[in-house]
Amino acid sequence: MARGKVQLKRIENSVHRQVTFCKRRAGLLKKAKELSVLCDAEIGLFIFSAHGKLYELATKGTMQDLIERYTKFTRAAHPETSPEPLPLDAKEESNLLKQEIQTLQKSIRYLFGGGNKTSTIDELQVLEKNLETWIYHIRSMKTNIMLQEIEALKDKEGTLKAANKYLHDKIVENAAIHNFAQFPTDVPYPLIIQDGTFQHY
Amino acid sequence: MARGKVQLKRIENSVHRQVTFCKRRAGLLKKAKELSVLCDAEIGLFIFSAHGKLYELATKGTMQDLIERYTKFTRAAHPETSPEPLPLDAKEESNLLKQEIQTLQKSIRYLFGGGNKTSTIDELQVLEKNLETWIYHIRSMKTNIMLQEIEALKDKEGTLKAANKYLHDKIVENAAIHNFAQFPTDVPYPLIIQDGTFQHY
DNA sequence: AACTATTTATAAAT
DNA sequence: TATTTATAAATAGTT
Repeated sequence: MARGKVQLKRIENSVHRQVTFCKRRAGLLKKAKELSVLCDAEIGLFIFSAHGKLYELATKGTMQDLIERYTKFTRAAHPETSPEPLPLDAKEESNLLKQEIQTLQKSIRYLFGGGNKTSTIDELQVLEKNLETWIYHIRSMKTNIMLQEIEALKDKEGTLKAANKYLHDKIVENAAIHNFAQFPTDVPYPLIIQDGTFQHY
Repeated sequence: MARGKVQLKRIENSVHRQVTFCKRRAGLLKKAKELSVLCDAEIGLFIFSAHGKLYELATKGTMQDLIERYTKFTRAAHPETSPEPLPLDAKEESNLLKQEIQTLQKSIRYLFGGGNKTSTIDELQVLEKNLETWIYHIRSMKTNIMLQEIEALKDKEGTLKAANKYLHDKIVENAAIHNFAQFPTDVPYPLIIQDGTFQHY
């Protein structure tokens, strides 16, 4: 930010890059801390340098605590993608599962009883997100079914039109042969229904 | 950084706080991305707002990948905590928990409409409506909790103001008796805090 | 949400 | 690597 605009691409000169890394890393950590203090936010930040060195900031508790909160949050937000058989170590896995159970139990309690006083805003946030996800899935399911139904109806329409034409032609033919009064050519109704197997979903 | 130096403490005015949060959050995320591009670093950053909303940035792969890398890194840095002797039945426990989760998920699915493989559009309609109702309840519950919190804070404010006035009066009284210089009458700070029992939900 | 007066961050120089 | 300096960028207060 000084004596030259910054180009948003990797700094090729390795000395410059290293210096900039130090300065900006310090700046970023400072900004993160400021944000957390000023606005009452909790922030987890970790930086791996190009050479694999780790710099980190956790504004509340330990980084592991924050990571847990993060994991809980995101995992709870995707109930349908949760079948994860990732090889976490057993302890970790056990904790995650316990958290999930608690969330699910809370959900059930909500659905049954309309509320219990020990819920935290976080948990409600998670639950709300879950519901939004589920509602989204249900809506797309509904849309799919409707699309299928529309296709089926179009098929049926085609069949009926063909049958109609066939019958109409046949009648005109007969009229000509038997010299009947002319058959009206503008009947707007299907005259037969070929089958009854179509089921309304 | 503008029209006024920043005090490094929580912004009390909630509107200011919210606005500042938005601006600085954006700034922080931008800076993080810049650092990662300019200096070839990998950065994981997540921010929980005071209301539990999550904002995140992972400059390479997913946040989970970065978290894994972080976890590995810190584990490696503390070799004494990593060969933690797990309870031997951890595996077993894990399986039990998984079963429990499946059961709970089934319950939820049942509550949500009895499994949706065979759902008709009508059933989905009902389900969707239910979800909307639930989400509505959850949102108002969230609001209630926040309102309660606000009430509690107002109470506390009242207590503090009363204490403040009492102390102030006492001091003025003393000044009169002992003929001290007049005590300034416009001290804007609470002088005592009665308790610390308020709990954040 | 847009503006602008300032502060803050920082690129380049030393 | 630290300090200085000129300038770019961020942003607090305002509209």
